[in-house]
Amino acid sequence: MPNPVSRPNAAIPAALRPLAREVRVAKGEWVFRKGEAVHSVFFVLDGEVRLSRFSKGGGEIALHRAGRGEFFAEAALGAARYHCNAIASRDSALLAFPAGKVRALLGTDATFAREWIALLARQLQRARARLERLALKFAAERVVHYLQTEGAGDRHEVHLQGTVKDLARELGLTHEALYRTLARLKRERVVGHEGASLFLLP
Amino acid sequence: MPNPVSRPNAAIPAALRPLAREVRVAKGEWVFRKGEAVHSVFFVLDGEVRLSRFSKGGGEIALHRAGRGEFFAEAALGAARYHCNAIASRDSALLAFPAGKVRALLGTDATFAREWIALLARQLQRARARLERLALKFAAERVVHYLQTEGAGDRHEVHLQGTVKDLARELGLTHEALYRTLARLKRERVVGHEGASLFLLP
DNA sequence: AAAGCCGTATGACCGCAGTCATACGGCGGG
DNA sequence: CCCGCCGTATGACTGCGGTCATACGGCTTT
Repeated sequence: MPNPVSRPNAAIPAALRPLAREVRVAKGEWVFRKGEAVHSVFFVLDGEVRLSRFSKGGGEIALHRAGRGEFFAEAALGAARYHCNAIASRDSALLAFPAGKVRALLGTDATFAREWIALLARQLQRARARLERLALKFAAERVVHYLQTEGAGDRHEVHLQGTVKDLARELGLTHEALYRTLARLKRERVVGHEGASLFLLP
Repeated sequence: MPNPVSRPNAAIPAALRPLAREVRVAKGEWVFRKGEAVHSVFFVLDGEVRLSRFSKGGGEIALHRAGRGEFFAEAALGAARYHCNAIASRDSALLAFPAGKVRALLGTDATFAREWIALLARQLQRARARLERLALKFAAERVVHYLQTEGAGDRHEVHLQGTVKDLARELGLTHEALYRTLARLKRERVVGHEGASLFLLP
């Protein structure tokens, strides 16, 4: 089992924290199943959970991969039953928030409601930016778009949280393609890197 | 100027409707600019609005393309200033909702707050499914994923709202690639179509 | 009525990223 | 301690989708 580090839970609204129950799931284990009565909303402390449905042919249709620091099944708050399956892609540590209590809190705690709305809106914003990024054809364009939108400061600097392979999946590329693209962009003085930091060169 | 048809505004919470002011913008016109004080949240009745930033090199970094029936700048509710530019990609008809009034409504009208949260959560859900779709390599896989996730009923039927070219952009493909893929999938009896309807064959 | 635009549709060619192979270094477990 | 796994890194080849070209029909505009 992984050990959560570097506080990914900073993003969790304060009012929600006392409701959390930590859940550990092994790779391949189910978190919930489609059709099951909604009991919780989740947050990924560490690992990854795959949300999916199964087609008649038996193929798995991926709807989302929730990684570290992300909530998932937020829409379950407005539903009686889960609309998809949640399966751990790796050994994972999650926080489960009872849906009933969260719903109640949304009705009584105006500050929390505002925070929750802001959180959803921010996530939506980022998801849309990622959509535009994935629509770009060239790997180099995606890297630059990523730095332009996610990077901080004047140099659009990004501190890589995970591995380069993780970044490759975020960008919808194979790791080989990303390694090659980064090597070329460095050669051409488009991006620079220092340790785990990646940034645009002027 | 386009004429809104087929009620895309069914998705707008009832409490919000009285606040709407209709705005028409010509292609290329600005809806708001980055840094400007937030005044409104928007909804697209018809047309398309491009949200973007400009890089130092002058290139436009696309963050989102809001189409018919979509809200945009929802995150502006939690901000003092717009974080990006909004420019009409085509002649468009929008609804503008004063941010201050919407914020007030969120505090006073619990039903509306619940609806707004559900609306954001649903949009997030769809955006994530689209992300997984764009990460698929083959055009055929994207078409099938689209039908599996967006299609209704046992056949996973989708009534195409716009043109095939619109669908191509939704799927992150050129229209030529989509025409070819659809032709092949029809030949291979994977998908069928009747008029504007597209569905999976068993 | 003619002209022009747009969506639909298909063919030819090319280039980029995917795939497969290979190598190396660090880290953890047996 | 050594082995194996994983992340990093790069090369060679292939194939899919992008690009460009072309054609046709319906609709609007002049």
